[in-house]
Amino acid sequence: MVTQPVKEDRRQELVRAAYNQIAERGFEGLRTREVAAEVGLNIATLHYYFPTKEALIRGVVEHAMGRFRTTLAPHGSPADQLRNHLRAVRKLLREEPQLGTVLGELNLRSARDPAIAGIMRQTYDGWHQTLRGLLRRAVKEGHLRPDIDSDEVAALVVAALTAMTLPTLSSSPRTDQALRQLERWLGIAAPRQKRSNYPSK
Amino acid sequence: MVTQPVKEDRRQELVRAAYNQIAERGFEGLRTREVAAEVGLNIATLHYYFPTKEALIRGVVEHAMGRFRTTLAPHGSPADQLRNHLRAVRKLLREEPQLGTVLGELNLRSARDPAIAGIMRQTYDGWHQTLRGLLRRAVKEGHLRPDIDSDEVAALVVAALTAMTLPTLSSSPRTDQALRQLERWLGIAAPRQKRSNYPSK
Amino acid sequence: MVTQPVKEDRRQELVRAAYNQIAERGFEGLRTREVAAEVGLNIATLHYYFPTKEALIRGVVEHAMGRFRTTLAPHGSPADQLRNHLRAVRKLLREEPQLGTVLGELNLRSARDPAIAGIMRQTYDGWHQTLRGLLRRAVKEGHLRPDIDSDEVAALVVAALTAMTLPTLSSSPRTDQALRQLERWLGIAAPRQKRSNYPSK
Amino acid sequence: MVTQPVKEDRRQELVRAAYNQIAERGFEGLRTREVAAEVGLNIATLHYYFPTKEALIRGVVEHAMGRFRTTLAPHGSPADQLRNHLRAVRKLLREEPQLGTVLGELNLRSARDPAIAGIMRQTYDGWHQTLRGLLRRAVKEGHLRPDIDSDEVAALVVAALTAMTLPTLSSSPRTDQALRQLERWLGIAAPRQKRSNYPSK
DNA sequence: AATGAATGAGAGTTCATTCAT
DNA sequence: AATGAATGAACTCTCATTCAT
Repeated sequence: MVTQPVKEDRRQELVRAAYNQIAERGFEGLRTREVAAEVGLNIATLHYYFPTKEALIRGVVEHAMGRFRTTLAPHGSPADQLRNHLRAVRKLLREEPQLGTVLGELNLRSARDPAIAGIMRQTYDGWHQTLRGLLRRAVKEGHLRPDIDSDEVAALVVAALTAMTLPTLSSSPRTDQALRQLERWLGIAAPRQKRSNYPSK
Repeated sequence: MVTQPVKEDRRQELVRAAYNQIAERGFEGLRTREVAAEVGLNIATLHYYFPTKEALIRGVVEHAMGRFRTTLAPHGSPADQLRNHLRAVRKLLREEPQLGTVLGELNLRSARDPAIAGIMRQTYDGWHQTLRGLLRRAVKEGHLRPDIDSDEVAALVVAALTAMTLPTLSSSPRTDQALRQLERWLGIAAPRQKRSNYPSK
Repeated sequence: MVTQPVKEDRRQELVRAAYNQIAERGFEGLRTREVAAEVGLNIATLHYYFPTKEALIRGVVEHAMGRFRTTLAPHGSPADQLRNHLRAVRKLLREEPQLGTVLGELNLRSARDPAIAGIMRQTYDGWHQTLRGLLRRAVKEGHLRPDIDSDEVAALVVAALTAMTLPTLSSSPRTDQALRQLERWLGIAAPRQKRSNYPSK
Repeated sequence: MVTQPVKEDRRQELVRAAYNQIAERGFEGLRTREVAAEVGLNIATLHYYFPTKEALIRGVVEHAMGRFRTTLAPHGSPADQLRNHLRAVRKLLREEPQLGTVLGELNLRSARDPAIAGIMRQTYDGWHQTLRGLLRRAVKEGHLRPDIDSDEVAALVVAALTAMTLPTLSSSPRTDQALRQLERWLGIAAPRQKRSNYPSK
């Protein structure tokens, strides 16, 4: 009853250390020895908790997707939820920049690793569907322009948020601009200065 | 007249082989021996052309950015150019899926490699500015809604197209959906189904 | 009580194996794989004890200088000590011919490797000073001719003994002759043949 | 009639370049490519003149021994010749420090390379015999103390001069001291200041 | 007489993994 | 639950040598 949690802690420590390593050096630079050292353990001990490097990576995948899912907890009206979601994602990525990198790495790795691909597709699918649902309800409740194809817009939102993940884009101020434009089009932008709401064509 | 091209050919062959390897296995799985073998050369010969692995990678970066730049060649009205550009990018990524992967890999690597970061930022900056210019002119010529902030929209386009790069997104039909939505918002969507509702120039 | 020595043993084994390799094939022919094999270890294990080849070499330098220092342990009158020292060196080099070669190799390498140069200069300086001290005291006690410049003679002794190190000289009987002549000039020669013409103390 | 000398020139250039390389980096660091480059030639061309690296090294051995032999050209009385010889060697080694290093390297290499060993032994034998001859005649003519064993003294001179070769010793002022002491013992020291000639025992 | 291109054989080093303790 | 020691396999890079031109 005490050992189990302790063991879980060690595992979590290792996963988190690996997560940080991937963020810092990519999969290319992920070294089990480094991970173990960061936790203050011998490599042999790492292998006690995770039989192979791959097992450790799977742990990281789940950890990363978990971090990400937190932004989807919904409260308020659909339009509010949408706005809040976009904000939550931006905030999360700003406050924990490693997450973006790791997500990018996982994204690329999923092309070669079906296990990762599965987990990620699942998460992205869930995300897409949640967004689509929000959009539909927002339209139905009159908070959003009716000419919107909720499926396509959901896809666009996912794409835009995902792109924020990549270093070249995320390090420039443009990503924020892109999201602002998106919000404006959707009509959920928080009123800034005197910039008018969109006048539909 | 023959010698120069021959040498250039070998170098190009090696770069292309490396490019393919990166697309297939990522930087993580890039092996100089494999690259050389794919061209039918000994590793020592690879090192004859590229003193180090890094030098080879720099060759790949330039090659990849070069492929990418081809989509920016402009003809016609700004609106046409925009439409054509989006299409060209989609087509390129569809026909040469490796490019997306390599771009993604480079993107991530640029976080750790200033040399790559420099080249990529330059390319992306150029891209962004070209788009912004097109948008501005399209607005001025009345082909686009005037309420558009060309800077923000350019950023959104770049983000959306870039996201297409990532396996998880690019392998789903959603990316196309996202771009379609974008075109529709911009008012440059090509006729869908019954050549319906967009005002062609 | 057992673990520490065991580790030290492995390191020592590796150093000694490297020492032998250098004696046999010179730095030119020193191969870490060979060294490891001679101890019955995998190369990776060698790198477990010595991170780099250079680290191993530093180990060899210290080992060699250590062997050499043993000849400087002094007992008896200064004249006796001098005589014994010359003899000890000759004996050591005769019984462990590798030492001469390794010393020669280190000597040459010290021209390119400041770390080695430092260690060797230190040892040689100590040697020179010890000899000078012995000579001075021997003169003062009347065992040696008073017209001797102890500094210069010490230098000559060091030079002569060092030259014994080099294969071309050490393999001929001349080196012994040279030292005998030196002893005779100093007046510390041991009785040759019919216990003849030197004035014992 | 023109080609031969030209060819000889190229060969000499290569030998001299190799000689310098050995002096700078030792056999350990001798690279044929570097040698060729220093002469402004392609490696393939080096192999046109010297089929193998070993052949080039043999060229260096002969070159080095040649440089060395120049000090043995004798004029004047035996005592003068001796004095001049010692001086010539010191001067040569001071003015062309590479020679010492190369000699040292060759000395060590001769332990593993019979071909080199042969050439060197020959040269050293000649040297020893020349010195012995000079010493004998000097004694006979009354210029040297009669209690000298010319064989042993010759050996000592050779040893002392050879030791000058080694970096650790040659870089200190002691080597000169050693030779001065030797000259004083022999009684061929040039009168310096008011230092008396040796008072024989 | 000279070279560009190519290579086989290795060099030192790295790393995930194993195992006795 | 933890570790020191050990390893196989692989990696990038080097170098003397060859050969067609």
